[in-house]
Order: sequence, then C-alpha cells, then structure tokens
Amino acid sequence: MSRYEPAQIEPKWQQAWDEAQAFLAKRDPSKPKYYVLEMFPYPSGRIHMGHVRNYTMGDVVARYKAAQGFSVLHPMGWDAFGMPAENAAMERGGHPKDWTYGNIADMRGQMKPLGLSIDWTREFATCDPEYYGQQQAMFLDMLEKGLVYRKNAVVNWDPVDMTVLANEQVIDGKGWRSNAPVERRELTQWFFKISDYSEDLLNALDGLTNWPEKVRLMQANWIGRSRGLQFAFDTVGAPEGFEKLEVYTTRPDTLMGASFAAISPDHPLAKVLEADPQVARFIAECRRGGTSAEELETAEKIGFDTGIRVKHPLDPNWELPVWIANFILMDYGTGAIFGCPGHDQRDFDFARKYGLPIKAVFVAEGAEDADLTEAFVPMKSEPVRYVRGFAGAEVQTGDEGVAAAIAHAESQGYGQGVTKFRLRDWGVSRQRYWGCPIPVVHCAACGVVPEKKENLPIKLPDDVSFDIPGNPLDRHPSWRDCACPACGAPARRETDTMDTFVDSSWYYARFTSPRAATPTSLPDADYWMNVDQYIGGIEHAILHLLYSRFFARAMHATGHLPEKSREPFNALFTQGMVTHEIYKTTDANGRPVYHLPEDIIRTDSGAALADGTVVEVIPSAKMSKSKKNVVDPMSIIAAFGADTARWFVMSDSPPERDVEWTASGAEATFKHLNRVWTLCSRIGEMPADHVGESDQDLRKATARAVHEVTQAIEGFAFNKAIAGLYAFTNTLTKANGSTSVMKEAMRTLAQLMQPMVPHIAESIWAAQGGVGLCCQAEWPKADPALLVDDTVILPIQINGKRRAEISVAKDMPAAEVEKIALANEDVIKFLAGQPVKKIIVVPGRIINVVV
RNA sequence: GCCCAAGUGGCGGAAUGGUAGACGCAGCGGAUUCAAAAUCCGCCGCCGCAAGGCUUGUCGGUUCGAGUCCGACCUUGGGUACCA
Repeated sequence: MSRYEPAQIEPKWQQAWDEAQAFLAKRDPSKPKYYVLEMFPYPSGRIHMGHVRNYTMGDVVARYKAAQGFSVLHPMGWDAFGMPAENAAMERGGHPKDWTYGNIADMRGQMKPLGLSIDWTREFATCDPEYYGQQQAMFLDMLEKGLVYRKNAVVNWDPVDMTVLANEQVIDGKGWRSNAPVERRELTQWFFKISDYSEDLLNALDGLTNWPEKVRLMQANWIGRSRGLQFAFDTVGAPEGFEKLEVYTTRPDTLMGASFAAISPDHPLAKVLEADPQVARFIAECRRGGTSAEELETAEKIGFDTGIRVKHPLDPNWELPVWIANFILMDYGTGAIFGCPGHDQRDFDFARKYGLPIKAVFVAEGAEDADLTEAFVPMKSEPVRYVRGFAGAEVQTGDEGVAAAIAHAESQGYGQGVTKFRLRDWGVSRQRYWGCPIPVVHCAACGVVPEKKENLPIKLPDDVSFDIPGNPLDRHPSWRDCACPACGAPARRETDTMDTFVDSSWYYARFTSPRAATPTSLPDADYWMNVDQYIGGIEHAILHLLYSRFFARAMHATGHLPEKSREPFNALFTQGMVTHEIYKTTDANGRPVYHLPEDIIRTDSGAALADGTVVEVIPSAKMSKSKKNVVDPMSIIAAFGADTARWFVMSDSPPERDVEWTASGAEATFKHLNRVWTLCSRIGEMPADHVGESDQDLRKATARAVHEVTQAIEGFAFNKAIAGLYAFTNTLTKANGSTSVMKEAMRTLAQLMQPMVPHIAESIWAAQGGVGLCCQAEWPKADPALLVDDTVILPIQINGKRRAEISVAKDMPAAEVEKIALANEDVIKFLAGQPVKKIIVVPGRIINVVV
C-alpha cells in the first residue's frame, strides 16, 4: 500500500457504497429492523462541528447495527421553516424559499463527504408542499377530533413596528429592531389540546427506561401534576357576578396564615375593574415587558388593593383584602390565590412591601413560634409542628397536613381536593410567513370553516415582500381571498402559520414512507416505527420531545400511526455541544471584536493576531457565528479527511458532554490513522510463512478489543471504544505474531474501526483479504474463553490506604488470600505489630486490613 | 425566579462503593538525521533528596473503604412554552 491519502480513498469508497446501495433501507422480513434517527438540522447554510458530531454518532450506531444483522433505517431531512429565513429576506433581500433551498443544497454537499450511511432517497424538507400539505391534512383530522381549538393568549407586542415578537426578539424588555418597550397583548390563537394528555404523558414516562433519567425528570416537572384544594371565597363589595372568588392552593394547610387574596391582572374580575382609570393604569403597568416566564418571574412584584374583601372560609368575621398582583398567572390554577406570607417567599416579599400581616402556621419540629425574617418553606415530606393548624395532629408532615386540610374542607363542604397540571395547551399560531399555513377559512356567514382536504396543500404564495415588518400573508393583495368551503360565499383565509415545532413533531413518522399520498402509510409505519434510537441535543429535552410524544398520540387517535407508536422514541440519547475558545479584542470605542481561530497565533503567554495585537482568550463556549469561534468542518476534511474529523469528534469527550475542538487534537488523530495505515502496510508485506511467538497473546488481545469496543458502542461510550482501539493498535504494533494471526487481527481492527472511520476501514479490510465491503461484514464476536485470566493482582489496603499488592490465582479461597496478605512483608511493616481488628476480602478485587 | 445537569493532572478525559489519573494531547529526555520535519523508544498528578505526605469545586456526614452514596454551599452550562 502507498501513503494514507484520504482525498483518494474517501470518494472511492463512497462511490462503492452507492453502487452497492449499501444504505438503502429495505423492508426485509427475514431481518429485525433498526431505526436510528438524529434530530434533523435547521438549514442554516453551513454544517458545523456539532452536526459532524451528532451525525457521526448516529452513523456509528447505524453501521454497528447493520453489521449486527439489522435492517437499518437511517434517514436525513431538513427542519426548513422558521424565522432565520425571513430575517435573511429582510436583511439581504431575496426570498426565504430561495435562501432555504440554497442552504439545503449547500449543506447536503457538505454532509455527503462525511461518508454517513444515510438513505438519501428518503430526504425531504418540511417546507416542501408535499410535506406541509400532509401536515395540514392532520391538522384538519385533529380539528375534527376536538384536539384543536381557538382561544385568546398573550403575545409580545412591539408598539412601534406594530408586530408580534418571538421571545428571542425581546431583549431587556425591548423590541430587537425598534428598541421600543414591549407590551403583552391578547390575540385569538390556535391551540392543540395537549392538556388532554397531561396524565398520560406523565405516567408514560415511567415506561421510557431507555431515556436519560434527567430528561424524564424535566418532563415530569414540566407537566407538573399537583394535588391541592380548590374553594370559593365569598366576596364583599365585588361587582355583580363576582359574589364568589375561586382559588386553588397546593398548601391548604396554611389557610390560617392567609393575609390577603390576589388575582392575576388577566383575571375576569380585573378586567371588569379596569373601568376604573386607576386600575387600568396599574394593569397597563403589569402588561409592560415580554411574555417569557423568566421575565415574569424575575420582574419586581407589584400590587394594587382593589378595596374588595373576601371572607375567610373558616371564620366569617375574618376578612382579607383582594389585590391585583403581577406575579399571579392566569394560566395556572384559577388565576387567583390566597397569600400566606409565612410560608411562600413571593407572598412574603409582597406582604413586606405592602405592609400585610405575616403569620407562621407551622414551625420546625421542636422550635417555638418565631418571628419570621423570611418565608419558612420546608419540604412537604418533612414533619413540622403546626401552631395555627386546623385539621389533624399538631406534629405531622406537610403532606399529611395538606391531606388533612383537604379532608376537612370536603367534610365541611367549603372546597374540594383537585388535581391540576402545570402543562398548558400548545399555542401553534404564528403571525409569520415562512411556516405551514393553517388550513381554515373565515366566513362571515359560517364562521371558522375547515378547508376541504382536496384543496390541500394550501401553498404559500411566492410573491411576498419583506420591506416592512409584520406578516406578509396579511397584506398580500389576493392570497387571503377564497370561497367558503361550506357555503361558497367569498371568505378569507387564516393568515396564521403553524409553530415550526409542529413540523418537527412528526417527521420521524414521515421518514417511514416519505412519498406517500397520506401523512403515513400504515404498513410502512408499522414495520419501521418506533425510532429505536433517537439522538439529539439536550436543549430539546422538554419542548420538542414533549410535543413529539403528544403528536404521536394524536396521530394514533386520527389513524396515522399504530397503537405501539403512541410513544415514538424507544431510546433517547442526548449529546453535548462542540465548543471552542473565543478570541476577543476591543475596538477604539470599547466594543468587543471577535476573531476566527485561523487568524490566531498562539504565544507563550496566550494568543495574538498576525500584527502582534494581544488577544484575550475566553474559555470555551458553544460555537456561534457572532462569537466567531467556529471551526469549519470542510477545512478539516480538506486538510485531513472525513475520517479524521469523525474520529476526533468521537474520541475526545464522552458523547453526552460538550467537546472542545482543538487543532492539536485533529492533527493527533490524523497521525494515529497514519500509524494504523503504516501498520497495515507492514502486515501486508509480511512473508506468508512467518511464524511468530505471541499468537495466543494476540488472539487474547483481539478478543478483549472486540469485547471492549462492542460494550462501549452498546453503552454509547464512543470515547472509550476509541481508547480501546488505541490500546489494541499499540498491542498489534508491538506484537510478533504469525502472518495469518496478524492479518486476522488487522481485519478485526478494521471492523471495529469501521463505524467510526469507515473509509480507512474499507481500505484496510480490502488490503488484508477481507471479503466484500467491510461495512457489510458481520460484526466480530469475542471467544469467551479468551477473555479470562488465571491470576489476578489484588491490592492490599490498611485502613483504606493502599500499601501493597499480591498476585494470586483467580479462584483462590478468601481464607487463603487472607493468609498470604497478612504474610506480605510490606503489610507486616505497615502493621508494625498492631493487632488486626478485621480483614475484608472482596474476591478478585481488593483486601482491606483494619487495625 | 423556577426546573435539570456538570465540576477529576498543564489540557480532553478513565474508574460495577474497592489500586484515582486508562487512552489521548501538550511537555521533557533519548534514538534516527549534516540539520530539521516526520518516525520510533522512554518519562510524565502535586510537595519532598528520601522515607513519606497530599490530591477528584467547597464544607460536613454515612462506610472497613467515597470521584462514586447523603446534606448544605459555590461556579458553569441547558431549558423556561414565539430560537431551532
């Protein structure tokens, strides 16, 4: 063999795989199927190292499973709708469609040289009318099933640009373009009834045993089931129709510590009171700022005393004031609460600010009724002593206190125990162009009418302008005009488009029959679903995954997926990000200027530019264009080849953790692949009749490598698989084995490397006489007899500190091991004659002598 | 604010409650070379001449034994419902 030249071998093997149709997913009844999917990319225009890592990870799994004899589905597509395309159109002109499809072509061109085992015949983009038309069909099916409805919801409103803003476009409470203070405004919006499935989505988490525990926890907390008390206060001095005020609390045991009632600024009562200009002013104040939970929760707590009173349910002579408060959310519970400052920090801060009483209901077990300097909020499972309890024992846990309070309310008839969820219905309306049009029509006579399925897809118009802010569909001269599907009279189309999360909530199902004339074809879905291994970023732990779980249930309910696919992802793996150092200087005005890694020269003390300017090195952060800390995978592939890029991103960090890209790491990988290549050449030139001395050791090392790499890949520990491959390569380099044994070991090395570095693996496989393509060869198996050693080395600890070690037969009885250990001269020296209190022998692991 | 993670040599990291630092990078020493690159061999947590001591973000606890389990705290990252 000649030199290792990736530029030569990589295109050659990619062509060979194409010709063999090696990665075409086929329904093969003679094999078990395996569906591996990586979260599809947004077509930003350039692939980055995060993509390389994500898709290489999936590729390792796909190639490994194929070698294990599975019929593998490993598809690729594009999450192509979304804001960046519209922003590009606004900034640079051009059309979102051209921008998006141009980016897809570029990125496909960058991805193909990676040698991923993808079935490209199944590719689609969510902005293809063939895709979003099927999505519209499902929207209509869900509408018919009662899973879609309209209601009012708040959005970020930019009062200068007169447009709705995404949370991302609100910076410090101001619009990103206009810089005007943002307001919260109500709009009628379309919703999916995900809350119908709250209980199911929560309970089914228990069955997702191949999902990371942290993701299941985050989802469970997000869905947020709580048990509490709902009851109605009798009001005093409230407007007509508000004789009762319904509140919900998860701490009814603190009812005797109530010092006020509070309602959300969006509560119906607040809306009635808004007739008073003072109230209106206060509510307008509350509406300042954006809609994000982070902003709402961290905003300063403000309140307004309405003058209305409510009667305490346990004492009709005890009246509490009713306030309007900005920290009460209309979306949760009933939009009204009673405040117990003693045991809720927000209520405490509010009471302090407005001079409301603060009383303890319970104290820590054994403590006296103390003055509170902050709210006392122990875990509900902890026992406390109730000093103002009203139901049950004086000392009991919070949970018991709550249960007793609910029982008390139910027996006295002033309230009921209820279960509530934090999960809100999914608002899918977006006032934007580059998304899937919602297929309904507004008719003056018939109201809201679903579009007819035969009229789908409702396509986006091409002739739109982005010169002024707002939704181009709203101001299009004719697109809105249509005939009412019910009565035929002139009517207007809905101009809202769907949240792009809808697009990504079912693409995995579409991949099973990407050209079907219906959303799915059930025989294909039945064969390929579920996704056996889903891989993507931890940033999707809640929203994307929860929406997909809901959508799969909705697709089952509307007949588009089989029952078993109500949970679509059997196993989930969440990988970390690729990071890089940031290089910063400051311009004359003190503003930061960032520099690309290739423009940096490392110095002894840090880093500098070519002209000598000292550069500040900021520790690694997620690669982003604005910080310029990006390494272009294409330049790495040009310099070292795809195999080097693939190996490095898999080798340096555990896959669930962030990996820092370092130039030296990539070079080291390239050197290693060169060493493997040289080793392969050397073995290829060995005389056929060479007889070596270490055949048995080599066979053992080969078996160990097979075992170790297989275990590591199964456990998603690709960095450990690669460490094992380094060790095996070193062993092989030093070994003096017979030619046939060396060749066999080399072929095994090629097979074990193949999932990570498929091109060089094929070359080695072919050079060592492998039959057919390496990627189609059966995965090697380790002979168990070669994996066991006869002797083990046991460390000896004295009081938990390692002092000596002995080598003993693997199955030596503990008593004998003990005797040998105590006779060891180092042990005798460290014991210095002290009597042994206890000796612990863990067979095959360790000995600990306690004195 | 709330929810979820992570923190181990100069660096990336390894370690079913059982020898902390596998494997790799960087560094150091050597071989080869007229010289260098490349390649190969060896050393390599910290303090100490050594004996030995110290060491997994901080503090405390459980255990014969803790990087690993429990409690509190610190720092960093992800999410927070219209970024994808």
